[in-house]
Amino acid sequence: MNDIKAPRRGERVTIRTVAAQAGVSVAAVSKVLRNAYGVSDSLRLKVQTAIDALGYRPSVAARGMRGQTYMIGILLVEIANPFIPEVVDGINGVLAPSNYKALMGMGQSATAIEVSLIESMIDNRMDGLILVAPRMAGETLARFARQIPMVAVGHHEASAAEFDTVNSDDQRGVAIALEALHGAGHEDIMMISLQVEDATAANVVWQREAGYLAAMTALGLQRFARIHRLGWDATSHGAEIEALLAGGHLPRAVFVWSDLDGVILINAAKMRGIRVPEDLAIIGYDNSRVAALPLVNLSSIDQQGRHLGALATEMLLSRIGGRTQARHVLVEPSLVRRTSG
Amino acid sequence: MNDIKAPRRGERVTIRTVAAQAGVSVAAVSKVLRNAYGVSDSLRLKVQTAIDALGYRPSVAARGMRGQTYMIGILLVEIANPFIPEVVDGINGVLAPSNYKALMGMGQSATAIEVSLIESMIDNRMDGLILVAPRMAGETLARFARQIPMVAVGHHEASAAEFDTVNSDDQRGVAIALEALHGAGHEDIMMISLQVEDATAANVVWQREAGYLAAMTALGLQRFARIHRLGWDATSHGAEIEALLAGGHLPRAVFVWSDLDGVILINAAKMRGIRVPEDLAIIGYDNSRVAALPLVNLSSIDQQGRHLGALATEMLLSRIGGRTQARHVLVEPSLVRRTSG
DNA sequence: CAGGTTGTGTGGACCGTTCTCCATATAACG
DNA sequence: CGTTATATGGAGAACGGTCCACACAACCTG
Repeated sequence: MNDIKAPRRGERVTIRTVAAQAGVSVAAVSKVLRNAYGVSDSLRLKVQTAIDALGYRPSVAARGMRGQTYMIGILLVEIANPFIPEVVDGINGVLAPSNYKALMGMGQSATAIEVSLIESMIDNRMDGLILVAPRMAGETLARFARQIPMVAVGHHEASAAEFDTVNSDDQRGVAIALEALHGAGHEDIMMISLQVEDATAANVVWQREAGYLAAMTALGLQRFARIHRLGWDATSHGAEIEALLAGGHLPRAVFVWSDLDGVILINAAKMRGIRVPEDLAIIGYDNSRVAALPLVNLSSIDQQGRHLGALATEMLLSRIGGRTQARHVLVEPSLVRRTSG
Repeated sequence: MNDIKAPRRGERVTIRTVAAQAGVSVAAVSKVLRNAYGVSDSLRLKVQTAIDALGYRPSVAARGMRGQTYMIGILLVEIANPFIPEVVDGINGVLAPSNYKALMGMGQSATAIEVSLIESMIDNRMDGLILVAPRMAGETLARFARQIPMVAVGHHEASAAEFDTVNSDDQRGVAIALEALHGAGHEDIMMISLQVEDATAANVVWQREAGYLAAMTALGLQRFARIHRLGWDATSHGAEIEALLAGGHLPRAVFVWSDLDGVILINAAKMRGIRVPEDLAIIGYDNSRVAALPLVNLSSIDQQGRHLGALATEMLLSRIGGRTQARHVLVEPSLVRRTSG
């Protein structure tokens, strides 16, 4: 017989308490908890009854020492971008009916914090990680991926062997936007982009710039191609965009890397009495809630954040389930047409 | 001598590996890790050197079985409200220089999910919890608070003995808004509010409604007091607000419970050619980013989310440190005046 | 110089699970 | 009816830390 004793008063209810109450061994309870093989219906019933009666909950910490924790970590690089909440929604949608729970970390747009959060998640013995728009070097990601199953969303690195990636086809999205503007008769189409520290092909902004150049070329407009990059600090974007308008530096059509700045641009333009889209056609990216406001009414590329999140989660679960071959998927974006372009 | 053996190849580096490398006992390493009493400088140096050389990281899971995890959990009820990210910022600001790391859970506005996330955090043996605008019954909160140190932000329950609360003084905030409108000559001031399931005094929306009624009375305007509650589903707010405008149901001044709906109102009004504030004065709540857009320019009550988050974190740390007496603080809000009212 | 004090480091139990054998009972089979 | 599969449940060793009690040395103190 196992060392089962009645719980002293006020003691925490553990797997041993449950075993004693149900009159079975600790191992048997563990098997029921994990849906493991070799459990009869009668035993399962006895154990389940005891669990319910005692309100028992297994300790994740203890689980983590030997088996799975049924926890997955989500790393968010920031929270301001409207695309993020959608992805989280998609993740939670898939996770809800499963045994898994998700906890999130917020990277504050600082690589050091991101790294430390990932380490924390590994230290917590989480079963897997979903990184949303991580800024880290691919090499760093690969190192972590060797320690824990990992899927990256919004990080273009289709050659990564250690982890999976899920992305909207950013280049295609830009092409759709430019085709729409070209279809409306525009040829001189400028791009407003963003200065990023990690200007590598993995970066979403880089991909959009590349898509812009490729699409302009494909449309025979390469002579008009022009990219203006806003500074790293978002608080100054308003002033920068004002300066662009004041200096008359903008053509009649602009593609903006994100609604975050698209909204600022359309605002500033309308405040100056510039008619949109007659005097200035604008298309943004992310189809954010603000873009849909009647006063704003900004056309925008939708990248289906919810779908990306759901996909990433399914891939992570299959990876936790044993898959080791990397998978890289690209989702087709679409244009949500409003009045701005 | 302890049972120290050289690590077999490919093995995980544990506290035992470190102890062997440093030539000290496992307990000694543990002491250094926890900054515990009774460690000489020379020992600390030896251990730290070994830790750095091996790249050792303590397992949170193992720690959780006996001592602290140095993890705190943040429960967010939703992510759409602009007030939330600010609070998180405030929390992270205080936590950054400490040993503690935070992981967040997202409640998706569903009480059942909130409860399950809190349970998960407890199962993970986190050291403490910060709940942001929890919708749960005070009784439920109290039950959890008996298991883990807890601070609630945006939950008015100054009588709670088991946990601390940190709030903006919502009643005062509304009073400030109404005083401003009254000062501009308005007497017939309506409030646009929100239907909530948990319409108790703990709820922020309830507090704002109470503040509205109290302030109207204090200004001698109780005969004008009128509250319109928007439906639970946010997607229909646009249509509801349209209907209010179309039906001519609005007076010349409106206080809106949150910028989320304030922005919709000001948008709809401007689209109809209603001049703001000449024909319709509006003041919102939360001082969100969208409110500051030039086209929107919505006056709004600022509740200092960052400060609330920082305060809550300090209180949680002191509670983890041993305090058991509950504390309840109220922070003074302020009006950010723009052109809308 | 005997008897406290204080400061440091150690051994080993313990935390709450999972996991790997094992033992037993029952069924299937020739 | 003896032998072999198969299904079920149990024992006990991990897992990687923390904590408690204690040993030992060096330092006071009267």
